[in-house]
Amino acid sequence: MDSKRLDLNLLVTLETLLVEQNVTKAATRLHLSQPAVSAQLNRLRHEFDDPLLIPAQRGMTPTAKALELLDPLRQALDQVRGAVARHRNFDAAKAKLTVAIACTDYLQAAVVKPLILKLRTRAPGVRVALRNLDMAQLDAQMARGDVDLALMTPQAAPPGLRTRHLFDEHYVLIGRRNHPRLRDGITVREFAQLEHVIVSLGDGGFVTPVDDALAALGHRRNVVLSAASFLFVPEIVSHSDFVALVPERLVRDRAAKLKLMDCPFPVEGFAVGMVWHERSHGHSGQRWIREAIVSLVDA
DNA sequence: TGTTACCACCCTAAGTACGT
DNA sequence: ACGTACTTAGGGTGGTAACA
Repeated sequence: MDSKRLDLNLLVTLETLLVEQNVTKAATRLHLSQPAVSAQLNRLRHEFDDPLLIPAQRGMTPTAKALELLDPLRQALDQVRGAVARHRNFDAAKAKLTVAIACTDYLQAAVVKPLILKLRTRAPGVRVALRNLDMAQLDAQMARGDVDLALMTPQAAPPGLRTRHLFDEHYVLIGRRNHPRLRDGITVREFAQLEHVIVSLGDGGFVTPVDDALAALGHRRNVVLSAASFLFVPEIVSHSDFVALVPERLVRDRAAKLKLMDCPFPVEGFAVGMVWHERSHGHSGQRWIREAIVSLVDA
């Protein structure tokens, strides 16, 4: 390979091809036609003296040499992107930027909602694309650039991603405003006798760590609804005699419509943080967004 | 089970735009 | 004028679904 002749743009194409493993999709991502990317792939094959990607049943399969290239190539390109982005000042008032954020609906309400309101006044050209948090796909989504930032428990982040702690969350017990059995000083027994709503995002199960804590105290609660959405819980609770343990920031601004109480026994909370990929670490706009989120949760 | 139609994907060929 | 890299057009291959 002659580095004096090598078109470095080809390396961006190679990185995209190796991530997508599909010439058509890579072409779409690169804003080129499929034949143009096919031609670039041929030049890359010539430069590296290797097929790099072999046609498969669906898309292309990378050769061993191509797989060997992916990590160092990605690191090198991320360094270049970071170096360029660091020297480009981010003017929030004028910048055009779309940031893709993945999180649960609880964090959409607790973090993204105030972020959006802040952006409208401070950075009107910045748009947010919300994505569902898919832990199995997160690493690949971030590598592809489909997700820029995830809001989640930092301990659950895939290895290799950057994390920053935002806040520690705790649970509160909620019921409708005039719930006849909710009063300060509720006992564990009374708690267990209520009809509970829980959130189970994955399997729709009816057991959470709270049930283990209750069992240790010799009690068992009656879970009548396993919800797939946090936001649905205050809604159903305010129209029934059901109760629920929910993250405090989910209902902080609904105190007028709900009865909020401390849980009658200790329930472990959880940490919330930001997770992002090395590729967006040095990007001045992405950094501005991350700092904006930090200042929001600290406020 | 074999045939057919359709779709996804990649390739080559030919024409075009642009810089030197 | 020439070289490079793009686009559109069109063809080949292989998988899948519908149907007799």
